[in-house]
Amino acid sequence: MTVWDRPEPPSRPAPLDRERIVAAAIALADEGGLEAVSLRKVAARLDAGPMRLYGYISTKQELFDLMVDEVHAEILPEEAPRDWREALRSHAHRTRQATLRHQWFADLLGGRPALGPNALAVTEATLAALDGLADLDTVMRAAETVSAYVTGAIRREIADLRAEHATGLSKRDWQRAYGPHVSRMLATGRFPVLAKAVHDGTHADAETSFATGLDWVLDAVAAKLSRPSA
Amino acid sequence: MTVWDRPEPPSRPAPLDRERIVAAAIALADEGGLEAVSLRKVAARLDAGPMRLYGYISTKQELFDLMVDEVHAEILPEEAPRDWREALRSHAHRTRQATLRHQWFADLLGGRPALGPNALAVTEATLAALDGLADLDTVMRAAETVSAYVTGAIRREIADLRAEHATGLSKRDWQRAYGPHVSRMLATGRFPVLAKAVHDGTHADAETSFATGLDWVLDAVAAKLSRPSA
DNA sequence: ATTTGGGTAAGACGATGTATCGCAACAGTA
DNA sequence: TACTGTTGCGATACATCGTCTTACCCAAAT
Repeated sequence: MTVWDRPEPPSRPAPLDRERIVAAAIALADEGGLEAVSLRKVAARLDAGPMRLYGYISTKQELFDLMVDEVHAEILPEEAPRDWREALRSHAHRTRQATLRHQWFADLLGGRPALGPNALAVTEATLAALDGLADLDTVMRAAETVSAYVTGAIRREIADLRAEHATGLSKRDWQRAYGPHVSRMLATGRFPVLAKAVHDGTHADAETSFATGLDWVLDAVAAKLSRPSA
Repeated sequence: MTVWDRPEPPSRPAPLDRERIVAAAIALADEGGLEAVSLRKVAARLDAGPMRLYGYISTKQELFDLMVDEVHAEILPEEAPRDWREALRSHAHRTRQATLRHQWFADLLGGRPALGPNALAVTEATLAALDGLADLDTVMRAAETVSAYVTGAIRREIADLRAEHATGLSKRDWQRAYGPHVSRMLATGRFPVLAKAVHDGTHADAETSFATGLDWVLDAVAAKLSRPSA
């Protein structure tokens, strides 16, 4: 094999930065879930050795933090909302949409304080929408209450979605497909109300359920905002 | 070392059942968090080889499911509540208390559908408290909305609590202790409302915040229950 | 031309979840 | 009592992981 056959060695290893690392990690997570993200695989996708990443992050957890903040960039509103309610509602829906695109995000959601620049910007936008409408404590409570609902609702939706998907893409026959287990438990008669609910319930689509619950919570917030001292 | 010094070998390996396995796993998790739970360590605590566990569970995830259901046993109400509101409220507080005792529970909360017997019993109790107060759809929405709030609020509380604890048991000087990072970000002036909130906010204790947000959500539910068709 | 230093790759280490394999002790039968 | 079949357990093995340590290579500085 002559020199001519051999390619020149790359003058420099491909340049690297956090942006590219995070992008690679997110791509892996989108394809195979959080557990598909290993430092080795992220590095491999960038034609680098695993240890190279430690120049940019010092722990895998930090990589997750960066991924979370990157998703917050997608959540960030692009235009000023008409009013506080519209601001909170659209923030909630953007969070949900982003999570549906990056389902692994649900595993991290609420797991640790989000202090990255994009996450702070999202919080800022929310607080700004509420600023001046009530005393500070009420505003904070409002933001946190809505945020808690959003976190919990999205987590459940993703959990259910995965459960459905795990039974082999069964469309809507949750009760029967989700294992004989639930059916058997319900048949014991120990959970009469639950059984009735599963049997008679109209299984509204996830988006509607989310939006309805959100509206309820927003109603509650509205009630408190109108009388600030309550 | 004579024969007399050596104990007789156990005639039979110590008996095992899921209850003991789950108890050992929970003990490990209580001490060192979820990541301290490995099948090897659980087995070691029961004087067994790791593979022995596979007779009782077929995957680590199943062990987590059992642990989750065991916590639901602690959440299960012991006495009939006075009214639906008291039922939901005390359920929420019991969930919070159980999570404070088993902080790893926050990591699993809402992560996958809880279908164990105790979890189903908890759901049944909740639905029973609401049964008949509105049409089924409204009742379901009420239960799910409150549950979502509880999940999200508890997750955030635990996340904050860990962050505090990680800075070296700092009492209340979150802003300064939680790294110069936040202070620096706030000092940029890009987050004026947030900065004001952090600076001026009265940091109410976690239980009060939880209870207040919960009351708001319960108010919203009450409003919908009174006019079932809304 | 020589040295120095930062950053990278290679290898190693201990730990993990789980599959496979072989044995040892019991139950039942002759 | 001797034998055999079965069941369940332990030991071992394997691939993978996050991270540490070590040694090198290449470029800039002297």
